[in-house]
Amino acid sequence: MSELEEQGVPKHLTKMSENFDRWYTDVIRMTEMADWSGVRGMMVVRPYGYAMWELIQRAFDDLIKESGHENAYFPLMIPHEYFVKEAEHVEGFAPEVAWVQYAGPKPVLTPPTTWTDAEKRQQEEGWLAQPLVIRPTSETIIGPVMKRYIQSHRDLPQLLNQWCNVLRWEMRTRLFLRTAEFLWQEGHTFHATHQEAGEEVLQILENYREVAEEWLAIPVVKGRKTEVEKFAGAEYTTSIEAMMRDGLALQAGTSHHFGQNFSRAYEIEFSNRENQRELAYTTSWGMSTRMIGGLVMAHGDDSGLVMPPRVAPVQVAIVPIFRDDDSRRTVEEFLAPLTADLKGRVRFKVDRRDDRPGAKFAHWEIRGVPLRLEVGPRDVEAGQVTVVDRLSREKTALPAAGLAERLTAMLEDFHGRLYQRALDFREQHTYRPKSKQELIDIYKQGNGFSWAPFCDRTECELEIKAELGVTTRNQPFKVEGEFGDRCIWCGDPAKTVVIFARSY
RNA sequence: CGGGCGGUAGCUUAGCCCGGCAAAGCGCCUGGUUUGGGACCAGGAGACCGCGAGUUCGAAUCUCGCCCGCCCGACCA
Repeated sequence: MSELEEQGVPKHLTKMSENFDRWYTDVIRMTEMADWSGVRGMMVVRPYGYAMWELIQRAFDDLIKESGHENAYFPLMIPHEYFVKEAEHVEGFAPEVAWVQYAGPKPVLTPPTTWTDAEKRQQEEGWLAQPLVIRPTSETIIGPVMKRYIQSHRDLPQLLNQWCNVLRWEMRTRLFLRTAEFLWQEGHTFHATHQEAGEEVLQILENYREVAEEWLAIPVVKGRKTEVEKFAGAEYTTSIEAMMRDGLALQAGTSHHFGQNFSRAYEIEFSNRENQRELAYTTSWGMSTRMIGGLVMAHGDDSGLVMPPRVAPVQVAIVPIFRDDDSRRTVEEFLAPLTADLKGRVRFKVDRRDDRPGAKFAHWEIRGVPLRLEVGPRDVEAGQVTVVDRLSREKTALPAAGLAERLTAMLEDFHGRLYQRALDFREQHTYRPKSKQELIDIYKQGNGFSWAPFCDRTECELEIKAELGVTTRNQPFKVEGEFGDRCIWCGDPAKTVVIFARSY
């Protein structure tokens, strides 16, 4: 028996070390987080996965409410006329938008084969004179609407957010990471000055960092995107970037400064203090269910998920162990006051399913539940419970008295160790190549982050992408140590330091 | 969107070349024995063979079209 098998590696889960992509898909489906739906590129988020999303939502929602943001809701469909107004934005999103061009009045019972003929279209009832776009993001509907509500500098700032779904017609899809439809939040804010909008962008980015690091235990790098990687229509884009356990980067949240680009296109004007008409300064920012994919890939191991406690739907799984009705009753009686005490303090589940303990252990292990409590006759006799840690796999006995406090502390500690492990992993896979050849060698052999000086020229960046399959992730705000003053690729004077990596 | 591969019971697949009773393991249900790391025995249910056309006396099997998924390349939260 190998070491891994002794530790209870799931029977049908592909090992992470053997095939990371396969492992990822296996884990998500075996843990019942999500599944494909039969609709191309669109997934079903199952209760265990959705519970994670709800916890992430709550964490972020609380943060932005604290700074005065309010939730609202805007339509799923955007009139074509609105959508096309900001040229750069349209160009960026056009390839992946879906259109609605037909609606009623006749029920569609058979595929409309004749509609391929453009001339016939116009004659048939139901073809929309003004086609609708299904939102890939909502700038182009929120702009024209907000224009009506913004007249004076007294109407600013407007700090809006909406939780919704969006649609992007993706060709290569993967559960949570890239699906045609996904859930996210999109914030849209309107300001009287360029500087205030800039502060907003950074504040939200800091909120994203907090969600990633303090809730999901995923260390991230905050920074600014290059011209090539920025959001279509933005003046600049900032992001948080995380490293997955295969060394690839994942963009986990973005925050954009639009300057006056969108307010110019949508005529969002206000009268300033000097009673002059001025265009508003706007921002937008988003974080999606992709975060859940990041959580899986940042912390998982050969045995499945490892859940960060603060967003774990189940933090403690309790497995009662008994031989017969008598010992069952004894264990339940022992458990009753304990679970009463735990209620409201930790998210726990007593697994009373009619199954063997070993099967239950495996069940909760692959789901990444941080702590597992085994409570059997031996424990009852000793007035204790046995707790097993998902990360270290250590088994320890805890006295029944003061259990809630003890578990709460262990969950906090678990979060810290998980974060540290992810951070250590990132450090071990972060490089500082000194030459073009070194950079090439890194990605010939493997993956990871490479910090390097860069000229910030589009041609140069595209060349690197074409030759190495590596893109710039961002230009970190905090750069430690010395870097050369020449671009690592072309040798021209460097303008910035960037992180290069392959990415999801 | 191009190149390659696949879709047969809830899941994983065999059968397909060479057309002729749809099969196995896991899972599920019932009963029994078990229960501190994925149990065992016995019985049972479960399939429009991805969808649609065609060839044929006969199609899971051959042909064409479509849909869905996976892998590899061009675009992306």
